[in-house]
Amino acid sequence: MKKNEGKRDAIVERLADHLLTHGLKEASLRKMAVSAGISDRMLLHYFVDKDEMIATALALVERRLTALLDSARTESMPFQALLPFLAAMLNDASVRPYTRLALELAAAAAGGDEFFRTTARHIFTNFYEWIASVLKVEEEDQRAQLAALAFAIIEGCVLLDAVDSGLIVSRAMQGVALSNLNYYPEG
Amino acid sequence: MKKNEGKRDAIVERLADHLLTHGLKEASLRKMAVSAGISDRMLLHYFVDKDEMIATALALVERRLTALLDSARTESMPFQALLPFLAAMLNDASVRPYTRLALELAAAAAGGDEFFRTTARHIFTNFYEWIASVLKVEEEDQRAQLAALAFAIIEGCVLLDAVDSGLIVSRAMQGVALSNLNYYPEG
DNA sequence: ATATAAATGTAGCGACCGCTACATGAAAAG
DNA sequence: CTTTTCATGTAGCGGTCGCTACATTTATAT
Repeated sequence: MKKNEGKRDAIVERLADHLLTHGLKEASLRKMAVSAGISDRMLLHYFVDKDEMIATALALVERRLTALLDSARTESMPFQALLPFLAAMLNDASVRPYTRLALELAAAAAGGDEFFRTTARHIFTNFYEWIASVLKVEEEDQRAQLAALAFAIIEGCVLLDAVDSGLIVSRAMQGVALSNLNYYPEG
Repeated sequence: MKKNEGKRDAIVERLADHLLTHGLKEASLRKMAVSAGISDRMLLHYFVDKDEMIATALALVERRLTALLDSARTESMPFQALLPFLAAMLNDASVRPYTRLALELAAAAAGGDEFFRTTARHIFTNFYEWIASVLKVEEEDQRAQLAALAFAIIEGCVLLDAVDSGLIVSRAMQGVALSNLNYYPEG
């Protein structure tokens, strides 16, 4: 009975791949079925409906991102070093699919979709907490604020990147250098 | 001949309204036609196809935003005062539809849509230049960088707002206050 | 007044969408 | 071996989509 179990997991992996490479806009049952190597009919055998299917695949995407961030953990860095580091990270080919998908989720959230809003918030919160854990601060009670600032700047750069405004991004990085935020003159 | 002229303009106004209140996702010919008070058949009488229709409506949205920013121009402000001002501005009910639509455009751009990318870039560039014109700097050669930084932070806050992460937004604003960026102790 | 051109209505095509009814083959349970 | 449950295929329904063919009314030009 139920040779399902393992098979369903394999399908979910493929669905997550599809979402990361093609985005939500291309996530019809028929297209997802092709990526999963089965028929759309079978997709609805493994999932009660499309909503549950997407939710399951997005949950895996979240887990993958968490793992990716864990593997990217480095020595802590002061604010001014962390920002260029993050900017480079978001341009990495292995990370971009996640930022692209998160952007799509956020846009859907702005349009009122509650499920996507919750999912996007999970992803953003994960990333924020990762930043907070990697940020080197002079005074511990500044950690939350400086991490939030770094996060906002980087997410702003994601938006600018999406519309090909690289010039503004590099100017913003120069702007960061003008600040005194966690600047360690001695290293 | 051609009693069109004025009528088409009125239709474009209604289409822009529709885009701003319902977003691109709800912009089917039939729905737009209802908002315009005509039939979908007539929409394709006034526009060659849906793409041109959306392009025309978005061009008006751009012009409206420019006018909105012009009317919101104030005395110049230093960096630390400008950021809370911008954050409040983006929460204004008259501005939010534009940020919401720009977010949707940016997400489509990240997915590869070249037309939406161009449109979103126009909108973002307009806003960036407005910020640069309102920012009060100590040294003129810092204007571009600080305006870019302010813009990135604010756009990041737009994303966070979309997913209901108001806590992180307020922390980011506190982070700004920790910096020395254009801080005028004497006023 | 008549001919021409523009404005508008009605109806529907073909594509994709999420989803389901029905049948058949395979496997597990008794 | 039989019965029951699961796995999978085929086909299609009802919906929305962008778009168009065809006809009709209305306005303009001559």
